[in-house]
Amino acid sequence: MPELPEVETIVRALRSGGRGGLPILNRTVESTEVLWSKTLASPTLDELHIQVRGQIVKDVLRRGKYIIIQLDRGYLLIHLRMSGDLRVTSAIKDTPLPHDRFVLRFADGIRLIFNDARKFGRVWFTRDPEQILGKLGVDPFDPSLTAPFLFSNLQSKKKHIKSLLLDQSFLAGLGNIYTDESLHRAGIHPLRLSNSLTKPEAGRLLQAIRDTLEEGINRNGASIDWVYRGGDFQNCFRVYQLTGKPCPVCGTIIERIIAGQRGTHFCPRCQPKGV
DNA sequence: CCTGAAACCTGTCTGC
DNA sequence: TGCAGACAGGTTTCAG
Repeated sequence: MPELPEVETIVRALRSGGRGGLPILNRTVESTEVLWSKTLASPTLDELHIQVRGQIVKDVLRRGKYIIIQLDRGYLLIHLRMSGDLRVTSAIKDTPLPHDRFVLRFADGIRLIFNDARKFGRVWFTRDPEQILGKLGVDPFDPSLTAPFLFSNLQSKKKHIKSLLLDQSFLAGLGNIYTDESLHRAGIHPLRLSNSLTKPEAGRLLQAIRDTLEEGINRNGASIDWVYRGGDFQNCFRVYQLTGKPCPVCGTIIERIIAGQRGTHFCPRCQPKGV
């Protein structure tokens, strides 16, 4: 499901409410429950219990697609992967759902519940988050990511641009939807080699990525299928899952190819293959 | 260093 | 109706 805008939407809801949920800031952890053992990546269940009990939620942050729940002494990290979602339930209205995998129960009875149909999502508790987050590349909104910096990074690699943008160690936060949408907005073919992009193209790409993500965040993410609800960015797609439909810019029929094992949508006219 | 395939999983949709 | 196959917002690991 979730790429940067969906994760950002969830993080904001955990900080200050939204999506029909309650904020979790300043609540005290009482206990944890693991309903699918693989969901807890580390430490062990016993160790987790000992470590987090009594700790207070100090902040909720995002890095790439990771949700960071900052406690007094340590961090809970959550990655939603393909089908994960988080909800906060009050003590009264607390109906368990199919696919609930992990529960953080607070002293006041409120629960943070991790639901994940496909079981790919993971939760970590660690004192040193960099151990897990350190491999991530720069965040798209990081001011240190300038057009010249992106250009030189693109030059240093020789990969299909679509695959490179999906590589979280290169840039942290883009997934399949926002990559396709950003490349269309920038007018760049998904199979162009990264080191073939010109300086102006790198500048356009950076702007397109930021504009696309910002629009996604403003619309609370994209709701597709049964997995994620609440956003409406799906109504603004230009190419994603629009195979056979006309490009909103030029009317050419949108094509679908496979790039880096992922379904990839583009306009052959707005995004020519030739340099 | 790069690509492609497979693995981890379940749910939904399409076509026969 | 039933069933097989394709496909899905992600990441890691391994072979070539």
